[in-house]
Amino acid sequence: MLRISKLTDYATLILAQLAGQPGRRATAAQLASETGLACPTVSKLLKQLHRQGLVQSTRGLHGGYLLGRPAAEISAVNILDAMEGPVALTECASHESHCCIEPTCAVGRAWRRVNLAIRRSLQDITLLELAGLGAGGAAPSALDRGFPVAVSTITVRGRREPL
Amino acid sequence: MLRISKLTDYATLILAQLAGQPGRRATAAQLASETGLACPTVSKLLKQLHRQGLVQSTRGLHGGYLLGRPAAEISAVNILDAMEGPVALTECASHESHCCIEPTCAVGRAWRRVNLAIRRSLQDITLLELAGLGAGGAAPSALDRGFPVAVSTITVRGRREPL
DNA sequence: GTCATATAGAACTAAAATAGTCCTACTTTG
DNA sequence: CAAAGTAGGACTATTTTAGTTCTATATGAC
Repeated sequence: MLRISKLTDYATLILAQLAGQPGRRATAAQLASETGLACPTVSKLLKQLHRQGLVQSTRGLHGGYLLGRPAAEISAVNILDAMEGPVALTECASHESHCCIEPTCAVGRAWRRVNLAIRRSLQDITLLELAGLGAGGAAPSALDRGFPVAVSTITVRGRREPL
Repeated sequence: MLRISKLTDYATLILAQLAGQPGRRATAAQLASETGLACPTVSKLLKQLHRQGLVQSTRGLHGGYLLGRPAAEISAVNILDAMEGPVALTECASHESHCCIEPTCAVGRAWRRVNLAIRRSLQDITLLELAGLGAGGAAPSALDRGFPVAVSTITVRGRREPL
């Protein structure tokens, strides 16, 4: 129902891979083979992650990529933002006439609140957890407190979520 | 960063409109003109909402649509699910070899948890609130407790979210 | 009974976003 | 200076999404 793009999912995979071997400098090709993704794709993603500051890069011979900061300090929001951009304000801002009928804008305001709630959830999830390396000792993230067990439906375009 | 499709947004608009005039039977054409959306589109959406049980319909002369149940009993998840489907399990279920490398699945599990957290947030938001008709008396929904004020970034494809 | 006014449902078309590839330039080290 | 890397942009193909149209069905008024 709410989707994360395939590329964002791939990016998470790559970051998780890097998180698993901290300090090691990996090339795009290595990460591609380790994750099973196509090399050009991995390369493209790493470039973008670099631009967004999530990974460090070294050029030239023996170059490669490194996590930009400890996995514990990278949250799901960071990844989402890096890959999909803060997107943000669209037409509504300029064409007031088109969307600012009373109920419409109320709806808009409400969605915004929904969004904040979601961001909040995502801020609590670190790459460490995403990578399945969660520090057992730390307090379980807010997410672990008993939810109503609804069927999961985030779908990463095409590939994931067995159920 | 997380997107809701335009049609889902439209659907919310339509439902909000219906919520604003409870008991009145509105035709697709009326709702179209009230919301400013194209008539065929509104019609299509209403059909789907009907199939999903969110609106009641009456055919024939003087027919039209009515909210399926009180606005207070329709949540954002209901709307999302109705419009975008529970989507759910994709390739990963069948092609285990492709996505069940260790870290991959860990990532999958984590996303699933994220998703549950999001659903939980959405369950608390009723159509009443989305329509801006929120009962002032009731306890403010979980969403109203002071969030870190991050920039909002749910984008309803193209049209909305001024900021 | 039949005509006007509605919804129901499916098929089709068009547009836009996503995903994926490729090519050229720049950097570093042996 | 050659080999092994990353940087970045342009381009193509695919998939989703959005939107329209057409046919069938139901209801009530005359």
